[in-house]
This record gives sequence, structure tokens and C-alpha cells, in this order.
Amino acid sequence: MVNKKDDNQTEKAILEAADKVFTQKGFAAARMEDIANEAGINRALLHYYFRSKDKMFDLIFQQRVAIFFSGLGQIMQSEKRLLEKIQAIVEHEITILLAHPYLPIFVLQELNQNPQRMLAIAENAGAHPSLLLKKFSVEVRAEIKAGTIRETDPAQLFMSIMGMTIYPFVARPVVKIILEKDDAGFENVMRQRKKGITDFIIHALKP
Amino acid sequence: MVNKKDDNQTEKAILEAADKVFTQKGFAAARMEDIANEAGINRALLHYYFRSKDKMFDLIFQQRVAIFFSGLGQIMQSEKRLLEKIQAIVEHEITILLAHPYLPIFVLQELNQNPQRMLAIAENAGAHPSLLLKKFSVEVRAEIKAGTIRETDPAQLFMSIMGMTIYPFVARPVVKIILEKDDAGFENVMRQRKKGITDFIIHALKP
DNA sequence: TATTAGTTTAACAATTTAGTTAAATCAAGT
DNA sequence: ACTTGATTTAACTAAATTGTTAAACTAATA
Repeated sequence: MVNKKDDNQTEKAILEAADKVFTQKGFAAARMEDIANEAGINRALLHYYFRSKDKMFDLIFQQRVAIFFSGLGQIMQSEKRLLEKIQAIVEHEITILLAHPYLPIFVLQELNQNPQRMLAIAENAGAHPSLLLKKFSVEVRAEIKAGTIRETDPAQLFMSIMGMTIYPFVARPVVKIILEKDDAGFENVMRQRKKGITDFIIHALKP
Repeated sequence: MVNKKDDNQTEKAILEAADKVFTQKGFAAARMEDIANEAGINRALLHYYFRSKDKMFDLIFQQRVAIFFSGLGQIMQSEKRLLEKIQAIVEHEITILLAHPYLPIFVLQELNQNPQRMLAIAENAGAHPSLLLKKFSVEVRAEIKAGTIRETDPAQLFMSIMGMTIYPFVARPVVKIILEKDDAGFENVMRQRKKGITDFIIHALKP
């Protein structure tokens, strides 16, 4: 038997709305009614589908963290050479952030308020986050030994990569004003930035 | 006549408490009682000193934004050569962020929810934020023409500097886990990072 | 046509929170 | 001792918010 609005279309609409509202306002400032309005339904139906605000939030938050970190882990563990790997990271992250602009500030803000969530989710995912850097570090040291890049601390390099790619999205409203861009302009700058960051890092690592 | 707890010590305690609570939880999640407890007083006295939550928040927020941007503007407008200027920016920002670790995520989160606040504060400060980049851009182009640095987009460079310095603080809980550091260890890494970032940028800019 | 599941409406209870107030208390200075 | 202003206590109001519920409605389906 098929629903009035066929299939699970409503559930999807709710999840999308919840994502939008939670992401833009954060958990504390998000109102169930905001989500209902955004989804084009009413509060009663919200609780009919998802029992409580907390349950909805946990769902959304896990999804968002997954999006934020998923691809990254795979690329970090891949067999590419270091510079190619860095390029892949940068392009992947910026592509994702262009599609989900408010993702990082949301995730990071909620993690800051509740840092143990990070560990819980990581455990759930099966791998400890510190593994993320292990292989990367080995590769960096190998390239240094081979003389292909100059002496560099892997952890510092990793933070630089992440900072250069993610920060502009976190500081989006400030960046837009300083650069005098609208949303379209901002996104253009970020697309150019894919190549810009990679070049920048390649030059910085030259022996 | 002097107060029970002499002078304006209480007002100071309240402001410090409000700073701490607002900064860590954000406006929406911050409770007046949290602030009162943190200040070692009760809610009634809070309203006796500062009429409302909004008033308190506006006060704190303006102060925080000022700290976040103040020194930066002066350095950007100064007469240093480009590389020295970059070094000064990095050292200044990291020094401030070590003293106020939760400052950027707080400011950026609240700005994201309320972007027009940025313009209001900027107007209040008398200068449009876009001026921040003007002189810097001229200098970058001059150095490029002089052949002292390679072809570089000033805006992209600026975002890279800010990203490398500020992002680790925004992502502090994640960084701590990935690097397996406690607070002291994290701060050590950030102190080392002052020189690390500057070196990184200098190499990246070499013709 | 009767059934069924999704949906709306509207009212409700319970809780949390901001903000107010009056009275009591306390710690100084005069 | 008296006064004064800061502070606490404790109660309160008003509003917002989450969550629940019963009844009505609707659209597809059997």
C-alpha cells in the first residue's frame, strides 16, 4: 500500500528540513516548528515520524559528520603518491563544501560543545581518528628522505591543508564581506581555490 | 562609598562569566543561570547589573569581535614589507588564540547565524572590512612585479594565512583527537606552528 | 463503499527560561 | 547605632517550547 504523498517522500522532506534548520541554527537555536514549516508540514507529524528533537538531531548529526569525514579517510589511506594525495584531498573537500556550505561550522560548533561525541562517533565508525595521520606521516617522512620534499612536520602540514580548504567556508560571511562577493562570487573564488591551494602547497614543499 | 565586594569587582566577574558561558555555548544554549553560577552570584543580581540577556550578549559579542579583528587591521595597514607583515599576522593571531581558544568558533558561529551583525559592527568601527585587503593586495602585486615572490592572488593568499592560523583552533576537538594531544600538548603544537606557518608561506611564495 | 495510513487541527500538559519584585540580609562607612 | 547600597532569597509572571492526544479529514486502495 502506498502513502498519500507516495512512498517516504515526507520522511525525506523532514530530514532535509531538519538538516537545513539544524545546520544553520545549531541544535539549541533550532525550533521544531522551524523544521515543520521548512518541511511544509506541522509539528504533530514531526513527532509522528521522529519521536523527539534529540533523536532527530542525533540522526542528522551523524549523517553530517559522516559526510564531513567519509571521503577524507579513504583518500588518506589510498595508495596515491603524496602530492597527488594532497591534491585529491583538497579537491574532494572543496567539492563537498560547495555542496554543503554550512556543514563545517555546524559540525565543529556542536563538537566544541560536546567533544566526547567525536569519540563516540569514531568508535561507531570502527577506526580511531588518530589512524588518519599514521600512513600520511609515513609517506611524508619517506618523501623527505627521498629528497622530493623539504623537511616538514606531517601534522603541521595536515593542519595547513585542512585550514586552507575548510576555513574560508567556516568564515564565509566574513570572507564575503572582505572580498566584496555575493554567494555566486564566493563559490567562484572557492572553485579557483582548488588549484590555488594545491599549487601553493606544492611550492611550499619544494626542497 | 565603597561596595561590599570592593569597587566593580562583581561587574567584572559577571562579564568574565558571561564571556565564558556565551563563548562556550553560544547565545541560544547559554543560560542566565549558568552565567550566574559561573560568576558565583544569583540570577537576580545579573539583571540588577545588566538588564537582559540580549544586552549582555551584545556587549560581550562586540568585545569579542574587537579582540578577534583589532590587531589584524593595524598590522595589515602597517608599513612592514610583505613577508614581515605575514609573519606579524601569524604570530599575533596565534598569540591571541592561545589566550582565547574558543573565540573564533564563537564569533564565526554567531556571525553565520546573523551575518548583518558583521556589517553593523564594521560600520561602528568606522572602516569597511574590504579595506583590509586593499593595501595588502597592492603590496603583493608590487612584490610580484619586483620578482621577489611568484605570481599569487592576494585574496587567496590572505585566506590561506587565516586558514592555517585560525582553523586548528576552530577544529580544536578534532585536532586534539587526531594528534592525540591534551590541552597542553595542543597548545605546544600551536606555539611551534607560529614558525611553521611562516616558513611554509615563505617557501610557497618563492619565485 | 469501507478501510487504511498519512495528515491536519486544535487543544492540552509539562518544562524551561527570562525577567521582575519585595523582603530580608550583610558589610561596610558615618 | 544608623544608614546605605550590594546581595540573597524566594516567590512570582509571562512566554516559549517540546511533546502528546483525540478527533476530524483525505487520498489511495481493496
